[in-house]
Amino acid sequence: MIKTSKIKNMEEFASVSGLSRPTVSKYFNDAESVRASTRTRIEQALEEYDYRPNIYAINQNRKLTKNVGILVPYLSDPFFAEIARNVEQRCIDAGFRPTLYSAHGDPSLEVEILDSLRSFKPAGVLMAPLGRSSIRGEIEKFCDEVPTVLFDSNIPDLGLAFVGSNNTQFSMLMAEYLCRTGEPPCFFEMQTPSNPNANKRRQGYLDAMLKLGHQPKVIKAEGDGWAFEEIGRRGAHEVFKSGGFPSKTILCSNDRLAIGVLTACWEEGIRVGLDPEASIRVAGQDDHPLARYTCPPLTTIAQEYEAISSYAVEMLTKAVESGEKDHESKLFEGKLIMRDSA
Amino acid sequence: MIKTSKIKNMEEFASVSGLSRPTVSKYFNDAESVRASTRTRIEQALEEYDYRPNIYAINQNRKLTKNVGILVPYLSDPFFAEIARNVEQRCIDAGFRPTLYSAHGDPSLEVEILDSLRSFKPAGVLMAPLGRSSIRGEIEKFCDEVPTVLFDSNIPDLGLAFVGSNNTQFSMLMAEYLCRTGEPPCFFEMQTPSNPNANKRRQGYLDAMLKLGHQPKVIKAEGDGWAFEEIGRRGAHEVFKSGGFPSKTILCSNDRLAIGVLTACWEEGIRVGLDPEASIRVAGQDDHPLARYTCPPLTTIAQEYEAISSYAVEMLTKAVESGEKDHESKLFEGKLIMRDSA
DNA sequence: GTATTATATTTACGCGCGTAAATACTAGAT
DNA sequence: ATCTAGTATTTACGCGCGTAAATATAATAC
Repeated sequence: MIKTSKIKNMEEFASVSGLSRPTVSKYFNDAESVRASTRTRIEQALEEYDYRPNIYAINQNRKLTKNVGILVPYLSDPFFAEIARNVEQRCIDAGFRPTLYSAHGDPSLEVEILDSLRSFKPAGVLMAPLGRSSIRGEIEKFCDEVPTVLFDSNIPDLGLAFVGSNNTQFSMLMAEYLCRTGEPPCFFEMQTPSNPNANKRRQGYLDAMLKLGHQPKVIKAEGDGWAFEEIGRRGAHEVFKSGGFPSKTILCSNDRLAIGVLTACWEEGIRVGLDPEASIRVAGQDDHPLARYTCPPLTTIAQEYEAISSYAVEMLTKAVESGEKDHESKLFEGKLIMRDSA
Repeated sequence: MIKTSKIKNMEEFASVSGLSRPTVSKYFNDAESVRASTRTRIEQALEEYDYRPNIYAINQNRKLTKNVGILVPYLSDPFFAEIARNVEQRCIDAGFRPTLYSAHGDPSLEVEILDSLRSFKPAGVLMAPLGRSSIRGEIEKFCDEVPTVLFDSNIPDLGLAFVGSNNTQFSMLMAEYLCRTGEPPCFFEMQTPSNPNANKRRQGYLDAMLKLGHQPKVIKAEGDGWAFEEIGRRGAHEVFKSGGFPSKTILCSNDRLAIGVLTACWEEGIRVGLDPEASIRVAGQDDHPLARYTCPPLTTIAQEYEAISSYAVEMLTKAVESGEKDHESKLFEGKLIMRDSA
């Protein structure tokens, strides 16, 4: 006789479980706030009658919802898909109701999402901004209205906190490794990077080269947007056409660019990797989910997905609960992932 | 003087725009339903006072919300990320408010999402079920309660409609191409495919081989879950260890498996592709966003992303508006994408 | 047994909006 | 100016719940 009659509101449910509505309401807001005997009565009734409080009525009346918005710049990028998955899970664990949004690489869409996020009345928002192309003013306004933690890509002094990677360290680490094991690398990046992390990475490369006494060489691929692989591929072809890379070692600004470079190398008939026949080494940064499966598998720097996600959610939870607004910034170091490409 | 004072509800907004609340309410439900002069008055007031109706109050009172749920099995798979992006956009164009969910490959999470989707009171749901591991009973119950269109992966007779690809045709098309241009292929798939499309594809392969008078050979890689690349890679290594593939041509059940096979080939020192030095051809199916960038670029069958998305949303819109419940099924053909791997 | 707490209940109000019915108004046509 | 149809307003109720205050009841202590 499970789920006999349909319960349509809390009033009805309270009466079938032999309690008053306010008591039931207390239970749903915090199951621990009612007596144990009451709790079991409600839970028994729940199994029998299948009732769920109307979230719209709840959210209308609560001063603070349990909603959390998660906004990433480009969900079709497996890197962001992965980190979003992590963040989402942490939010659920923390008792929130996360909703996922992607700006699909479009700054105006990003602003639109922020706007619809406002009417969503979230307790907080976790946002990886588009970066360079983000419309700072709009985001700033949003951060003033809604508790927001930025991750992955920073916008200085915005939001409650920023949690991301130490991108300078990423490139330094990789550059040092590459210098130690072969010809010092040149640096390959997009001409107009879509994201400030790229600048940090270039700087890390420059610093490392300076420190090690090598001449840095930065090569820029034309194009903007989020089709990194294609930009990397085309850019590499351009370079090959005009005399080739200035070094046998190419440190790419990110894995997706590196994937494009690998494709270009294949198309040029150039072997990549560590074995004697190979004439070029290629390295990336991010530990893209597919970096393990490129040919050759891509040497890269791994981001601390889990650490970043959990720290970001922790920051948000703390801020939401305490109401504090002091800006904090946390950077995680990357780990070198040695594979066959470099 | 823009956005002077904060408006907190429709009552206030109505008074500052010199209208009554019901009139303003009509406007927000359908801007065309009020006189042009009234419309412009409201819109002027909107620019000046920045007010947005409370979505929770709206959804509580409307019998039917404008919400649409989009549920995919695994968002970190760029294929699903792409199709989700498409579907999302179509929903917005159709005037809905889509929300994206991923089951992350976990059947119990899928059921949980359906459950939370219920309290979301969506006008409709677009769902790509997990497939094999989906809990049919739960999904069936859900489809009875909420207008649901299935896509990508079918569950017979469930939901308002199914929109997907003709997977049998996919494999037939590819098998025929491969037979025409070289040694007839063997078929490489997962032992326990996570999705019924795999069975259709195997059947298509078998049909094509039979039709062309060749002996079909199916090879199965151990493992389940959603780490297709790793399963493909490991499986291929196993095959190489035990004597190699029965054909120089390998038709993989999907692109992600193929990517793993390419990696294994690289690791074994086996050259893949069309050029004379290569000893093996590899083909995939799906036209994964990164298939163009593998080494060699992967020959595959392209799914009609846009067509599937727009048709699915169209089906849902029609069903929501008309209230009809006749089950319909629509399959799109795939197109051969010739690249260098086969 | 009574006093002391902790928890339930009752009562009552409010949230912001949809919506329906009756009425008042407006614009364009006669 | 008068009529008519299309709009706008007024009025009133309901949605399902949060929440606060006062009161009643149950659990625990003595």
